[in-house]
Amino acid sequence: MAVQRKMATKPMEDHPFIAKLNRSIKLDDADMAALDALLSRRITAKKAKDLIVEGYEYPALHIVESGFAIRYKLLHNGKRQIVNVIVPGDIIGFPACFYEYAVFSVTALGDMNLHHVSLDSFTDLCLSRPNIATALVWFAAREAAIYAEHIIDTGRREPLERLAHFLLEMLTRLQVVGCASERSFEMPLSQEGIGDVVGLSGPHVNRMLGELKSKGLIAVSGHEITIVDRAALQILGEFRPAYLDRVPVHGRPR
Amino acid sequence: MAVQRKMATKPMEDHPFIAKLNRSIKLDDADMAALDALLSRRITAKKAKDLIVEGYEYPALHIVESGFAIRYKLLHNGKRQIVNVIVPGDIIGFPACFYEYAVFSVTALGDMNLHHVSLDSFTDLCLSRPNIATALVWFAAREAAIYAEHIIDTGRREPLERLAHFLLEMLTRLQVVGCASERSFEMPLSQEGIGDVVGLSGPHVNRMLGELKSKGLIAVSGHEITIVDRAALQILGEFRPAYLDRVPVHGRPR
DNA sequence: CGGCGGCTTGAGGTTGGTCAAGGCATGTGG
DNA sequence: CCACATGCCTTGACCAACCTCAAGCCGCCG
Repeated sequence: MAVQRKMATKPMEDHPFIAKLNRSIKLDDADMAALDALLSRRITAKKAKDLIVEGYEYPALHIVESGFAIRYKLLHNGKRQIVNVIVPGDIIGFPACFYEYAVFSVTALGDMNLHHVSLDSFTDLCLSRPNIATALVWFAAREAAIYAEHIIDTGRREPLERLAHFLLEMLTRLQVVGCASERSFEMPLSQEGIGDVVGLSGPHVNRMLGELKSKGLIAVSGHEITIVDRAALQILGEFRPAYLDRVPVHGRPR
Repeated sequence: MAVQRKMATKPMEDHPFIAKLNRSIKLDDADMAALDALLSRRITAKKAKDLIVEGYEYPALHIVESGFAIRYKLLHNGKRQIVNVIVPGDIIGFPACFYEYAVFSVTALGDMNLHHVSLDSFTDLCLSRPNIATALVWFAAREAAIYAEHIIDTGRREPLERLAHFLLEMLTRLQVVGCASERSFEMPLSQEGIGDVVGLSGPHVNRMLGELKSKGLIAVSGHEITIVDRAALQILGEFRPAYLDRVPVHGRPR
């Protein structure tokens, strides 16, 4: 049995965060070494664990290797709004760590594998590897685009359209990180959770899902959701995958 | 009369974009020189000019020196959702320029002064001035936080709370760039426009504004909005200015 | 002076939230 | 191995909130 380097059971390129970077810029050996150092502290979180709770200070980031989480806020009227579903390759604690206290909470939807990254070492990475910093600017811009689509969902789309858009967004994002097949994926949220994403009540999500099923657009078995008629769903939800799967190619890599 | 350098009528530090950077990192002479070069191409846009229209390609950015604009999307049902109000110091064309075609439209609300920045020169800046690139990652994260609050607004807050939150956000953002006094500011949007931000109809915005007035929380004269009872408004809208005025101070500058 | 955009107000109708009850699956402890 | 509890899905009835449509008004600008 050969002695294995830490984390060497799988090649680093398989890590969803590295894979994401790899898709938008060319990583050289120095980049890889810096990333290897960055990802040295691995931790795990069990289902329903609160990773970030609003109001506290978090001077560190967590990069997701596997598992899902939600970023959300609880309002004084008892309602909850989920701002984002966090998937492998995403960074948790961004922007919480910049502020004196977190403005959103994050909790794990299932068991997770994470990397602990101190803000200092993250900043060091940005300063010493400008191409990675530039890629991170790109990622942040894409994150903003996802958020913007979410604003449109909750603000102006009809309930049925919202669901259609949300389901397609989940499918596409999960496919990018290899957590979904061609037409189906495992929904990590309950129907009430979906409601907290798209701004509807649990029962209404149920009715709308039923309508999508009866129209033959999707099929549901347990938490497995299958997109039966993707074209029709895309039209219904006005979904353009461009903002998700397009890798920024202009400008650089040079 | 001394010979003046281009743009030297006002010191560069007064430029809202530079001022924003200056507040979060220490800019040295090389930084300033790079920024001076970046901001060399000035252009203007008249009221109602479309700066970006959805579906077209935009391989350039525009940095706002003065004036306001909205980033929005038109849906097939005829509704419009405004995703963001763009103020001086903001960057337009982000993330439009990364993709093959823009996913949102941007139009000027009034006359504007802008700087044209090609994507290449922007990328060059990021690669050659890593501290600026790092600050831009921070800005992008703060932008994401603003968007996230907007999701909460449209998704789960009551109409009255939405308005309260939106008005306070506008006041705070405008104060940061010196476009608002202690308690009041000029609203650049019509009531229907406000509705397109917060996801309400024009008439309902009118009714809710009336309610805020009758409760003695705000006062309106023309487009001038005055926050009469800031504390009560903050409670009503659950507004925490932290995500806007806090400058990231952790990590670096070192 | 005339037109237009935006504010204001009202009436009516639909949508979607709330509340409540029942069913089903899963997991747990005796 | 069964009894029970729990969480989630499902469905229905009711009701309020908010949208739509519409009309009148004001102020501004040409």
